[in-house]
Amino acid sequence: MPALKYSRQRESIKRFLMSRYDHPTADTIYLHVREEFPNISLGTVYRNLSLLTELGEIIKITTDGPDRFDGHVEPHSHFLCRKCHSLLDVHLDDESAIDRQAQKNFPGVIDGHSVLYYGICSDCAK
Amino acid sequence: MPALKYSRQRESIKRFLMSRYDHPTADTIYLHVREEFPNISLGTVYRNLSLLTELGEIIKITTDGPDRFDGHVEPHSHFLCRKCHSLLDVHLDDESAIDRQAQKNFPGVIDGHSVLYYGICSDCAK
DNA sequence: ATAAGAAACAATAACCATTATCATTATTAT
DNA sequence: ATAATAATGATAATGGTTATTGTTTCTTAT
Repeated sequence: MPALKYSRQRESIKRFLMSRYDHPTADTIYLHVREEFPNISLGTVYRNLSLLTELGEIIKITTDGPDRFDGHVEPHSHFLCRKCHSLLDVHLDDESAIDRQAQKNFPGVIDGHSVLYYGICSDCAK
Repeated sequence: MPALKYSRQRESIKRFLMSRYDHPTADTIYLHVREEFPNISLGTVYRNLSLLTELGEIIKITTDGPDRFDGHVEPHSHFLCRKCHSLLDVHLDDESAIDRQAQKNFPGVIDGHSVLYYGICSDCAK
């Protein structure tokens, strides 16, 4: 594996993700970072998102549509609104309780999970 | 919505999915159904998988790679082995407990979830 | 401060899974 | 049996993502 070098573009992507709680797509990130780096390419955005994900500095959320990214890595879950498709954070009292529960009936070793909840968000429920 | 008409191809796809517990991809399904219908096209497989999913007769499982399909619709969860990438069933004692737990800290309405557990399956653990 | 080596870049082509189009065939209602 | 219409097979198109290439920028050692 190559030694990691600093890059302003990667820094900017990370900073943007950390400032947000709406889990933007690669495209949204691209459009934003472009304001600071007008000739950054979409490929660079994807490359750095993969890199940051591998490093564990961000989280990739795989949904039905395009992947979405989260700059906050503390264990938590997500909720997708069936109406407006916004992706929101859900904080469980005990994130790992889920794993222990499932482990009871499963012969292999469970070391993690990703949950996506569905429903109607409070804004749409009005 | 158009009135549904019977099709032998759709029937065959459904039958195949119900006979299996390994959650095949569209491509695997295509390769199998082809034995019965040598000139079925991949488009037909995809079209019917979408249709069956909308009808609630099968479940589409969105993962990192290609979508996978499950002919068994009783509520249950899935496990993806980090080593061999096989996708296995996990049966929780109470599937909806997860929703109630999350609902406690969430302002919107949660009406469902999809969980994907990660770890090492019993075969790979040996 | 400069030069060498390596990593990151921008641009763009390639890839893969999935969806759309369209002329033909199968199913269903009359 | 006929007409209406949905499903099919073949294939083109799309969208998201990854790979390639040549160039630039960063780091480190001189």
